[in-house]
Amino acid sequence: MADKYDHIAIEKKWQHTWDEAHCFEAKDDYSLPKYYALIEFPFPSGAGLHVGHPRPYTALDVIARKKRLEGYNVLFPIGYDSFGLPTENYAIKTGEHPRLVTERNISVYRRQMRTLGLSFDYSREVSTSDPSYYKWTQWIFLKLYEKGLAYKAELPINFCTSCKVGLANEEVIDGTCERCGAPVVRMKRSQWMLKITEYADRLIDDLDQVDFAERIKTSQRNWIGRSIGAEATFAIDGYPEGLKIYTTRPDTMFGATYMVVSPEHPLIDTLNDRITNIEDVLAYREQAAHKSDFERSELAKEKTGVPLEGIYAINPCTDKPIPVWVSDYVLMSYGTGAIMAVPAHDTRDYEFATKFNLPIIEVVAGGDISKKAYTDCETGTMVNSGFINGMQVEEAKKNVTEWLEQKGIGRKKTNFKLRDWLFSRQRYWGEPIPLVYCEHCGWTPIPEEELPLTLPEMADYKPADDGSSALSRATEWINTTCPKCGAPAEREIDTMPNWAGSSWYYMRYCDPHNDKCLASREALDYWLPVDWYNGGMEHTTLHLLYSRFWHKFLYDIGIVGCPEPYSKRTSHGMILAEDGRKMSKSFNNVINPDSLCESLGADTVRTYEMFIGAFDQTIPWSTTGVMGCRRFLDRVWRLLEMVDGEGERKEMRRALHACIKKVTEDIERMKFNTAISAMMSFVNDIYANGSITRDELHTLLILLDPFAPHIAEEMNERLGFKPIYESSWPKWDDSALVEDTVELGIQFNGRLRGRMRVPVGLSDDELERLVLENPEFAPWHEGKTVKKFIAIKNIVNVVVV
RNA sequence: GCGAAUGUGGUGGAACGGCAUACACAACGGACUUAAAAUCCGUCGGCGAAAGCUUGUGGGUUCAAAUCCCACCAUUCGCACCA
Repeated sequence: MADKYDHIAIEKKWQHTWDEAHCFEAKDDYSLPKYYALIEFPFPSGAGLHVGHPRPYTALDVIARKKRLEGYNVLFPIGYDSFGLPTENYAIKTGEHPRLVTERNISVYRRQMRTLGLSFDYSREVSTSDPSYYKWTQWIFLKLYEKGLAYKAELPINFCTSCKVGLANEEVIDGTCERCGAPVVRMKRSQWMLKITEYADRLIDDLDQVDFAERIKTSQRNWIGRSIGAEATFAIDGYPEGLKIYTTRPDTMFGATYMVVSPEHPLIDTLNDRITNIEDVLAYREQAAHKSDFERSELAKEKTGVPLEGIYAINPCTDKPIPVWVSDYVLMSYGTGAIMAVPAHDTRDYEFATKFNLPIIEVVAGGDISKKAYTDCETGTMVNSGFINGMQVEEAKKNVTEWLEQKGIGRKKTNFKLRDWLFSRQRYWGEPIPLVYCEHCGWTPIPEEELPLTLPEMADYKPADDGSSALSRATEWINTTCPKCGAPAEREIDTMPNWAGSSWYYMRYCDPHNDKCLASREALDYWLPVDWYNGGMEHTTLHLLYSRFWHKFLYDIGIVGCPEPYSKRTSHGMILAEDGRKMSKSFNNVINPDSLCESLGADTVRTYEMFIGAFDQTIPWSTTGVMGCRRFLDRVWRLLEMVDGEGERKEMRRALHACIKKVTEDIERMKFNTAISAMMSFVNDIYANGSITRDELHTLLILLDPFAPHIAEEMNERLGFKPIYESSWPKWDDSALVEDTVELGIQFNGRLRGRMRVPVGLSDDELERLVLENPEFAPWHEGKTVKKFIAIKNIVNVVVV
């Protein structure tokens, strides 16, 4: 008679046993087949884990545990993305050193993850704020700088009025700060930038080599936003270089009836004495400058603009003068900051032309331009277009582009929406940028031997009022000498963004204690690329893109041997609170895994997180649903009382092997919910049967182990087997799945009319005879002719007329 | 506006183009119990008198559609004047 299922004692016991046995540590034996499973390492916030975190963690834990049992040398590491604003803000409030806050938070996370029984290799933990780690983050930055991929630019940045920090475009949501929600304003500042745009083509093209979920590929492609078109220069009197524009539709150039420059365009300054209404123009520019990008697009419904009176451009196709306007619907930051407007075939140009009474000329036939712009013109015939009249759009594009090239006023051009990566943060709690500024030598890297450049100790972490970081007050730290000429020099006081440390952490896991290089080439060659990387959809255009960029750079300079870091990338759905809203402190609906592990057990939490629904779907939490999973594990536990005999019994063999197959295949397909339901069904079968043999139960327990490892190990031990972590994943026997009879659904004209059990392996003719001779089905075919007889899988369809 | 995803019982969800609703939750009934909990065993989508109809709506392809195609509606997420 088994005792009660005491999850607390059992879970504690096995977590301790696994620790002692070091059974989840990856081996440095590079001759073994390897498997690298990776989850996004957490930012150790003060709030600890909530039940959303364990979903992806458990999912890859399931993968990792199964792969180990299949004989792979598995690397399933964990670490902490431990630099970051919330910690710094907490430090500002309390005066406690961010390092101490971070250490405390990490120990909470570590305890919570151990409580969940996650089989991480804790011996390889990394933490991005650890100097022995960020030494190499700084080293990579120096390499980027050396290769000309890091540069300083004076440019308007998004500045959060509350966090007092510059933000990347990606971190601005609807004109507010992604983190705190405060308004973001534009501010000019000298900033470090990384030339991710140099890698734009490869970041798109190499998506073809990797197994990422299609939605992830699509949003990366859209984010990079490659478009192929042409540049062309329109002549303007008094402006010798001409007005250069970018267009994706060179074929429509005959329909360009006016031009628009963005308010910041330098043409306005150059031609200021020729523009007769220059005051109006400057007033418009002033007005536009006060709008944020957000306001500009918010007010998109109503187009505004001012003509540059006295200025005309010559349309090179028609040789006719066309007016030039200034409007903020044209952005300085994309293309050339100027456009040719083709109102007949562009909605924005059409609106503008209609409002200001500018001519509209149709150049692609097929629409009705008196009502609205005809934009559905990717194909069609050119009209009103001189030498390309009658051509199809594709041909016309090619012809006009070539014509521009011949005349020396244009060329084919690819543009991207992707901007360079704003890499400076005016913050204390980040990696110092290892450069000094010298009056004579300019920006100079510090020697590699001096890495890591550590953060100075401070008493107060508050940023200065001008927006620079607390480091601006660390005068002793700032003042140094130039590594090149020895003259007095100053350190950079900006730090790196959070995305820096997380861009390469998967490499460090391969060789985390190496103090000679970021990781040895052998370790990287063996472990990379990551076989399966799972993370949030919200990181698709930030972290995932940044880390692919850094990886490609490190590939180019010979640090890693593969061009892509991750072979497979999936994304999990969010877990919502029971009320269907996001879990949030402010809604007071956060569910903490600690209390659930206490009351129901980690195995129950894990099983429920995997059973809750399709892994990539957003799903609300259900308290009664969790209870159902506990009930399932209770039922499993009581199987101990039903053990009778050894071996596999014939009558259970089919159900057992079907279960092995289903669980094995479903885990691989990320169908964790149906893997669990298969085990539930099998347990139901056993209850109906009344007993289970010791060996059958052993097999079931191994299948259960990835999901509920503690209870599985405990029961397995009680049955007298060696630990599961030393066992192998079971294989199913296809022959066990074969039945000698099969029940068919019998349809007439596609409608189900009944069922019939027949021996397997009948020919269609024999089957047809059996069906038609069966009196049960006579009413459906009597007096009719059988036109067609189809028997596929478990269905027979008889077509009668 | 553009892009992506989703739409199946009271609920979460199953279903390589092949018997729609597996598995669970909730509900209900029974056994056990002095009683309750727990447990075990059962019942359980809707409409229709019935034949039947029914996977957001309407079309299409097919012997056969939740599944593929087209249009539409709804919800969610992302981007948003990208020329």
